[in-house]
Amino acid sequence: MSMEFLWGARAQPTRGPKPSLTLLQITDAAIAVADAEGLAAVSMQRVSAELGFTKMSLYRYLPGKGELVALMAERAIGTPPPPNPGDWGAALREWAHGLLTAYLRHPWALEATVGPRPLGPHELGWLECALTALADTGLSGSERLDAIAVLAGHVRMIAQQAAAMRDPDAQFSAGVVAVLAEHGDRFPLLAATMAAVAVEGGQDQAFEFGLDRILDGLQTLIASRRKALR
Amino acid sequence: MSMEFLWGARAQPTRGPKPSLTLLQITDAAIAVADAEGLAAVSMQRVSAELGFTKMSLYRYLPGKGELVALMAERAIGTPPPPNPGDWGAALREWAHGLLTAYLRHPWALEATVGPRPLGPHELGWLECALTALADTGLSGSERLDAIAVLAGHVRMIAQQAAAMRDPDAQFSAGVVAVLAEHGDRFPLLAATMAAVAVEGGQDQAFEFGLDRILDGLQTLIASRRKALR
DNA sequence: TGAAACAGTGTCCGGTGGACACAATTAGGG
DNA sequence: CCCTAATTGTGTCCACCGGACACTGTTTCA
Repeated sequence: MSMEFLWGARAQPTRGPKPSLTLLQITDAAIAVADAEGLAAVSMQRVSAELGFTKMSLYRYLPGKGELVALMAERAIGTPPPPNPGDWGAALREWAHGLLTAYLRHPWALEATVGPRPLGPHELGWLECALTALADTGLSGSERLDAIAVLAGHVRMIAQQAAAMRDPDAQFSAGVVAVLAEHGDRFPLLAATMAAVAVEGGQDQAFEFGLDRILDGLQTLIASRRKALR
Repeated sequence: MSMEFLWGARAQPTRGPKPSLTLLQITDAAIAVADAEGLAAVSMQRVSAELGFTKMSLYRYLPGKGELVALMAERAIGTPPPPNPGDWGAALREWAHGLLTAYLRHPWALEATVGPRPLGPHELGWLECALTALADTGLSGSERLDAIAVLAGHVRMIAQQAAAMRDPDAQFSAGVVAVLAEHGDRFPLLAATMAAVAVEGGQDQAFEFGLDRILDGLQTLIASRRKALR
């Protein structure tokens, strides 16, 4: 998975037959497969068949599958929302919402962006966008990066949870409830909490809840920093 | 990946040859491989070879690879720290530290616990432990679960970051710096921030930073709830 | 009009998870 | 006491995966 591939301008050659495909076509076909059947269904075979070619032809456009997945992720994550000058809290809110929307639209993007990997332009664009929001907060450089990391981590966690809910089998709550029916005595608080949640209803506020807590915590820090400066 | 497998008491049969292996032996062998070479190196072939058997023999003990990974994850995550009555903040701090320690000790446990999956006893034990800490906070059931989710998400994000740093190739900062040297003009704030961080030094506070922010945010909410009750 | 560069195909390889039939082993019941 | 039934471990087979490589055809520049 070379870094140059995501960033380098691939100068098209002049000699030889015209390529029948485009990186964009290939990436879109792969994304279509992933949207419909998940990232596991994306194989060189499958993607090339979707385009009417053999799998080895794809290697004329891509060094390997890793680069394909990286391109898919870049395209899925898209471009960040326009900067919202002034209110850093509202800007980060919008940022987190946008990121979550992208992850919800392409749930496989979560799997495609785990672990050490070369970062693409879009991904750095999101980073830059969040840094713009934090520009006038008085935080240090590493604090800003850490704050963004916390937010991004929350967004990813929520997106994972949402994907788990969408999955027909292995329903989280159903599975836990079934287990608690048998071994509830080993987890009394959990059993009580699940029962309480079932009565309360409206438990889809997880994203906003965490977002509020994190932004509140940041607000506390930023306020104290500003007071110290004065 | 059946739920019963992680929870059910597998009654041993009486007739037939004595089994040469144990689920525990198999799991430990797989964990040893994963610790040394990552989760990708864990295959039925590899694990069985490590034990001196053929791969198909493992299927006498496990329905499939999914169950093996689930057992590995359960064993890697271990048991939660003892409850710390009184101070919910300190208890959650300890909880998060313990979880992070487990993830740092077995980095592959991150990959092994993504996506919808049956939750094992240990995993529910950690949940129960965190709920114990939140028992007297006046939060609602879903709020407690959401708070735990935010914390767990932060721990996982930090562990992922640490694993990415450990990885010799695809060094995050090095790769970003290299890209910024070329395209820094497209990401001015990011370039400036990276430069500032390099001067500041000591950027390993990401975990504590996020933990502080989240706990601060929770503190704000809990205080307001208590004031409202009074 | 070559010759060089490039596109797409076919074949092969080692690896994966897993189904299935089989021989070997063991314990319980007649 | 022995035989039958249950269970273990093995060997073979399959489909699929990512990828290396040689090859044929096509296109364009010198």
